[in-house]
Amino acid sequence: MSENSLNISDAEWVVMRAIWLLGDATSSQIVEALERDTRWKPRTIRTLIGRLVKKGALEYQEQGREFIYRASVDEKHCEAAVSQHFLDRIFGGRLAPFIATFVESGNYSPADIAELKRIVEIHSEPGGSNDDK
Amino acid sequence: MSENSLNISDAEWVVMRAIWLLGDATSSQIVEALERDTRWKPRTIRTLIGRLVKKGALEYQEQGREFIYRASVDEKHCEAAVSQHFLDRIFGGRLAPFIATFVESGNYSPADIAELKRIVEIHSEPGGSNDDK
DNA sequence: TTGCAAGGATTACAACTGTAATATATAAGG
DNA sequence: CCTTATATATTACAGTTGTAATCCTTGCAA
Repeated sequence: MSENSLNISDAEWVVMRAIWLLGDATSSQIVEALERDTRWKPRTIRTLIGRLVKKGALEYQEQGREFIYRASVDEKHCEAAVSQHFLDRIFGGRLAPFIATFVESGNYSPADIAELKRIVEIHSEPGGSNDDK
Repeated sequence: MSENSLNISDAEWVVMRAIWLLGDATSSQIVEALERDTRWKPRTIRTLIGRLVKKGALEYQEQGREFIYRASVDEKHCEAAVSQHFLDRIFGGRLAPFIATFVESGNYSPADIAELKRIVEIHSEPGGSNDDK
């Protein structure tokens, strides 16, 4: 129902994550933050910002001669959406095969197992789960 | 180590999954299989097959005037590679945040939970884990 | 007041993608 | 043998993406 048809590319995701971290920020602040993490030229970063605005992932308000940018989409929501899209693409939409693939390939940490365990426990408590939605 | 720099697009993944299912197959067989699942024209499917060959994801041998195609990359291996790439992109490479996101968004089924439980149990047996890498 | 630095807008450009159509070769059928 | 159906190869074409450079505007410094 919620229209999550934002198509954010790899490079754009890097920018979004910076902005989700920064909250409101000018392009200069975004550039500054990203020059630490990437090797992109400022121009490149500004291009990506512009594309994200056009896509509706960012909004801005003019502040003097600069713009203050802000994410107009929720981080968790976007993560969930792209995760679901990924699972659909690769694993027919199911979570378990994805996890199994990881486990089989040994690509996981004890923290991951702990997280899994936590999830399973939440949903194993008789009558105590919050999944009554 | 293993060079998994294959960049398989969304549409190409659909073709790969068909071929992984079919094993060795002519393009006609692949087309036939995919016309059930998609709305692509046969031409489109053959184009995708050609691109996958060029990318090295498929190999073939001539059989009369047809080609017999076969995946030249392992399904599980590819799944693991794209999964890792996905986690890198969106969750800084870590599995646990991905899982947490899923749980928070409620985007999973009871079958997933059952499968996760099984996985956790396998890896929670005291002294029985194989994560001593 | 005037030129410059800095920000935003426009343009660049090749590779990849989705989605095919057209061209070419050839085996099989009549 | 010639036509036809079919398979592969080549070409198409616009939208996306990565990665910027150039152009335009304007507030600020000199």
